[in-house]
Amino acid sequence: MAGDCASQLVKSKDHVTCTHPTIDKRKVMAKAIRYWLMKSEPTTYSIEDLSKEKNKTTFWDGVRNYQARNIMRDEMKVGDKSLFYHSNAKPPGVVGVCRIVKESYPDFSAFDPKDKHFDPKSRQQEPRWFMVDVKLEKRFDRIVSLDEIKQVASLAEMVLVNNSRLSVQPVTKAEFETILKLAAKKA
DNA sequence: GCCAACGTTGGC
DNA sequence: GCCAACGTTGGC
Repeated sequence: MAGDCASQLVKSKDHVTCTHPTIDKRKVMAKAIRYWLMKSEPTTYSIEDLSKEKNKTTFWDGVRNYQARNIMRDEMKVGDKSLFYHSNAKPPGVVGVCRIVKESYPDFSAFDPKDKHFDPKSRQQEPRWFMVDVKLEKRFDRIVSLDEIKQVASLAEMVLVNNSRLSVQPVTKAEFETILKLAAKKA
């Protein structure tokens, strides 16, 4: 029946109305997407690397911080968008946007003794670390540098600016859109 | 390469 | 549960 309904969905900005005769008038509120920022050192894994992946998609492995893990494990949903940030780069900054395409599952790199991010405390039956899959959606024409971000008053509350160490962090919709606008500006 | 800020570990 | 020692992150 869901399929039936799907063919008759009426979409508006904030909700989806199903016009199926037996369950009409029922509004299914569309879950609002959320925004994030994920860091990667380009010498380890860059946006260039992501652009070359099959389907421009990869798994975000190697996160070994509980706060960052909790975000990936509990909060990131398919459809959410994330800024791709190059840390330890010259200059550090946001270089593009990706989308969450798979929700959390165990980070198997923790199970591999040969892996740099091996963690003997993470067991197959009781995984400690989780990851999501991301797909590259947009590569900026220019880098929106940390320096530039710090100069924008409306971005002063970004986690990036205030807790610079967290490698997976929330971003407000307004912050996200501001960064996109900066990226679209002529250099 | 330095180092400040933060997170983790483990003895007590 | 405290906290000193140590390890990591990441800008500079």
